Amino acid sequence: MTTFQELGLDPQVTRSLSDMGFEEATPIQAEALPVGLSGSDLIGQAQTGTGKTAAFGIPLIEKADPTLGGIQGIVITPTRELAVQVAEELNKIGQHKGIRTLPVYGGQDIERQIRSLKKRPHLIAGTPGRLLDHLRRRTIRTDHVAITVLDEADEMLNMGFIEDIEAILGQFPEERQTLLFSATMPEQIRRLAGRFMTNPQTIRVKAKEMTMPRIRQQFLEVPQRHKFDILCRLLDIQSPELAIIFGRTKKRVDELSEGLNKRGYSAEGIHGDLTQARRDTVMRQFREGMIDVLVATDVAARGLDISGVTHVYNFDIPQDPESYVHRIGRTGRAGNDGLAITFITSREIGHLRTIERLTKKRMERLPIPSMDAAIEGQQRLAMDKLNKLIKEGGYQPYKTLAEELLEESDSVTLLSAALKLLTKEPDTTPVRISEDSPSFGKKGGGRFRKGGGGGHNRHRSGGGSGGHSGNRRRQHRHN
DNA sequence: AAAAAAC
Repeated sequence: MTTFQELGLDPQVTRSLSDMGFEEATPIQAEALPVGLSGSDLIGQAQTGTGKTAAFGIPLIEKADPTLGGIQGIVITPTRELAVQVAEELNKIGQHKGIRTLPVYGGQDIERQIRSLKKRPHLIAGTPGRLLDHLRRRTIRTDHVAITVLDEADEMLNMGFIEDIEAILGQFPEERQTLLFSATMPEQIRRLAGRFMTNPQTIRVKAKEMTMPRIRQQFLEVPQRHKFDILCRLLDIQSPELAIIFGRTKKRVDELSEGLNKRGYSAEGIHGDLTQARRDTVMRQFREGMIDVLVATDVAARGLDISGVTHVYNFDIPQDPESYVHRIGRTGRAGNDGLAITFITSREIGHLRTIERLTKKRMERLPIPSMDAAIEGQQRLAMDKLNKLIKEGGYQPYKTLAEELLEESDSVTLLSAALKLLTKEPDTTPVRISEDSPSFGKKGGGRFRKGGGGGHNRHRSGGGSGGHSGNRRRQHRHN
């Protein structure tokens, strides 16, 4: 067991950590911190939710000099939300030492970002495209960059950022420290490490520690057209404090969040087609508990750390087993329990088994919840509300009225009526969720098509928008 | 086939 005290950190850093409630290092931190602090390059193989951000954040803050002007460290993340989150955590760790981190990402007014950059932050957390943009404009200078961090490197590879990453890393001084974090280590990541890192030390959180014993995993077999009603029943029965529902497409996420609102749940959707301002607002509202249910595409699957997420619902089973692991990892964090429930249609059972083989965990089959159970759940919730109010007080002004009521009716009658008022009746407002076209159980489903020739078509099949982004990428290579 | 990411 390593405490932060023992690491001999700057007392101001230790003080910030203790403000954040961090006293003891997590396994990955205990292994990564001595390496990171020594100045060596580091490859960390670890899932999210293991305290990874502090594992690279502490060396970043520790080594930064608050009196120096230039950017001293840069963290590259695959999604904008992750960049925001990393910057927030770095700002907390650097609070007392006076190290400021600026998040830099696309979709945000670049002029405003440039103005923020002029205020001389010490560290940057950003997404690849916008970082490159700033580097080209020379609004981020690299002369003083001493540490670079690649967060979720394998995900950046999957998203086709590898060339951007190489372009970014190529602009930094050679004399610098590089920390790379990745859940998996595909060949291309190894190559990247070989090219840009010097004698990196590899640390790995053991497989046993990588599984998530605190997350209970269940599944539910339900026809596509009934998914939404069943989801509502589950929400009524389980009344999650904070839940994330993952949908397969942006369209489904829109329809789901709209449908949930129609039925009286406080839900908001998030995906990559919303404006960045909207995305930022939704994330903030969810973090502050103003929204109970976040409906999301895989944009929210990775890395996001929202404390108190009690339930994850996979309204659609994720295509990629890895994505499954990331999605359910949004719950059961920081020593809390979590429940992850995956909806499958009958033909997706094979896909579910594939995921089980990979995670080496069986999922419990959940029976289809009945309408009665949903009603009972809501009644229990009403009772809980009442009991909570009794504990909290504040009902004193109603006592005269209560006595008045008791002259007319007996207490059981009155309480029953009050409970009925507090109970949310099952809402059957019709909601239609569009068909979810592709399927997994089917043979020849396209993932591993056999035989030559046909495979090449896949590059063209994306149609207009896919080809467009390909063009942009090609253009950029010529620059 | 979908999602993510620069204007």
